Amino acid sequence: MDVIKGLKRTHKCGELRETDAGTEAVLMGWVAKARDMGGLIFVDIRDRSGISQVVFSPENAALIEKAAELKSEYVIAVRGKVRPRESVNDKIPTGRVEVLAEELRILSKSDVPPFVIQDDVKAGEELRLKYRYLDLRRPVMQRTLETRHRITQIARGYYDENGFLEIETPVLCKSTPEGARDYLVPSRIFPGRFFALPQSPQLYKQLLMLAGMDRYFQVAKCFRDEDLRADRQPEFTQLDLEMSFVDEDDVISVNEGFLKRVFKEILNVNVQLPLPRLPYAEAMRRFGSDKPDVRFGMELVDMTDLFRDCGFTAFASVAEQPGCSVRAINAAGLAQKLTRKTLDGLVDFVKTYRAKGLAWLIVEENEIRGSIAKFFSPEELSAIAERAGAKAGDTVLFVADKDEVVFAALGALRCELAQRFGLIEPGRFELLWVTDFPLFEYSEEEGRYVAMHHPFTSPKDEDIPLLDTDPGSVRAKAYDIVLNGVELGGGSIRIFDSELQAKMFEKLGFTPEQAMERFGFLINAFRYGTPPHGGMAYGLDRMVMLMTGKESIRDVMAFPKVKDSGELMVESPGEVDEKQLAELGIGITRE
RNA sequence: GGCCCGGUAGUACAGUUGGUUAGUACGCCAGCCUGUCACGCUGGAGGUCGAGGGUUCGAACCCCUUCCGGGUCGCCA
Repeated sequence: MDVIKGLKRTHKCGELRETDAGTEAVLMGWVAKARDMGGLIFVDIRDRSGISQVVFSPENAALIEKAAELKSEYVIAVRGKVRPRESVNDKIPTGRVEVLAEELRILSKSDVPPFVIQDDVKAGEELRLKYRYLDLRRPVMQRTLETRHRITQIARGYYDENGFLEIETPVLCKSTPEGARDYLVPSRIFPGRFFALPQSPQLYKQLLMLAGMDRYFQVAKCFRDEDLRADRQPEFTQLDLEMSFVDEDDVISVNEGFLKRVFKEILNVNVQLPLPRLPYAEAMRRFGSDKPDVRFGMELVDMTDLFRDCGFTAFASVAEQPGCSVRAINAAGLAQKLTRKTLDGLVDFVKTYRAKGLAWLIVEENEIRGSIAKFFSPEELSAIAERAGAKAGDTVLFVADKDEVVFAALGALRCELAQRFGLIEPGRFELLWVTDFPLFEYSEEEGRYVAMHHPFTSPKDEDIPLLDTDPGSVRAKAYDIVLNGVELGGGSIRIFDSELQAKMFEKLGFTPEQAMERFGFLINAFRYGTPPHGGMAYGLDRMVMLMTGKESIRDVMAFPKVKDSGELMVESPGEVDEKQLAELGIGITRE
């Protein structure tokens, strides 16, 4: 193996251009490809910046003999003269020049890699994750992480310009009872007691506002011990911020400025401000979702009144019950594509959202037919089609159930149809705020109201009187930013009045003692002069995923975890010695 | 925790109403080749068909169990 001593890299592999012709260059990188023509040898050398072609000519016998040894992923240094190519390759930016090698050093050899390192990799994700350091050599992965870096740098710059201080908050925190499961961390000093990893820096950032920091920003690692999804990891990153002396509009406005900048700089997309705002109730009513994808139509239509006292008892009985409804979406122009087999598949699809079934009516020129047509007169069918806005060639899809089931099923169904039948224009970005979230949601499991956002979220000023009379209808000063049907982030104005906070804990079913035990430090802090404050946090991983067009959050994280929350490369989590456990005062019960 | 999908050379896949020697491509190895850039040509090696059990004269294929990965519902204040 050769040494690097005496050689200095002059260019990155992706940098050489025609204007460099005639100069001497020293490149260092990985062998992406070696093409031995029998006399000439071409070697593509790769680093993060790109690829250059190096040519070895047979005039130098010792050199070409050495070049013939090169294999994929060897790390080499090449010194030579830049010259124009005899035949250019316009597929790569460096394709008009090559380096005629005068010196070759093999800095590191490589075993045959388990998969070929190229963008259209054939390897499955499991293998890629096991050899993540090789996977990350692929240009597309390097570009993605570069974009991720640029987004965080834009955020840092933007919030800095707007008076935010980047302040770190602890990773070893205290377990909070509400919300997701915590990752717990034992401590040798305190046997039987545990730190918790933060689900978010929520309480600390509020305390920073109390501390007079005025505006705070952080690229914060967060942890939730819950099951994974394509867009959810147990360990993820938030762009987290908090502001003092503000109300909802102030937080929204400063963040719209950030979104405008990041979309312009990363994607050259011009975001029109102000962004649309959709109250939660309207989002649910029209899209069946609190994170609506507004890139396509098929909005939900309420048909409950049309089905009261109708001949179809399954719908009629639902239409009678409070909190239940019959709603539909009009799959405009899809009647041809929605074959009986496809519709049967969609029935199974809505059942995953606990809907009991899916009914349909197919509108034709002279007839309306379908699974429930026989229960209605032609006049009734016309009225239904008219309400749905359906014309010939459309299929109307119905779900009748509790509102939450109807919304979930139809909300998911419209997205499914849009995706399956290509109704979404590629490259389109639709940002909007969803506002006026309910302050509470009723938990069947716990038999009480729980905070929809978190227990420090402020109710709307005008809804405060409802706290005692009708807590379910109290709206919160909470807002989510939604991009293409994905929750990109969210936040709220916080309660800064200790009496209101006490009332909030009471409504959530905490005794004053319990509240004090869990959040005493915050309650106490509030006694010493609290500025009105609020903020929000973005899921950085999701933001990068959407802006780079990736399907999975794993593709924008350097070292993601897999379904069961382990990591394939280092094989974490791992077992620990009995001695370590003993020090922590922990015993493991094994089945 | 539930449901669905997948696991076959290094890699990606094909394979079967259960039947002789499990194929293809890329990669790898060897030889030839002085302008390639998805180089080309010739030849070659490489498989516990995820694991265990069962049914059968016979299992990659059918059944059961289990492991691994993915999607999703629950869950994710």
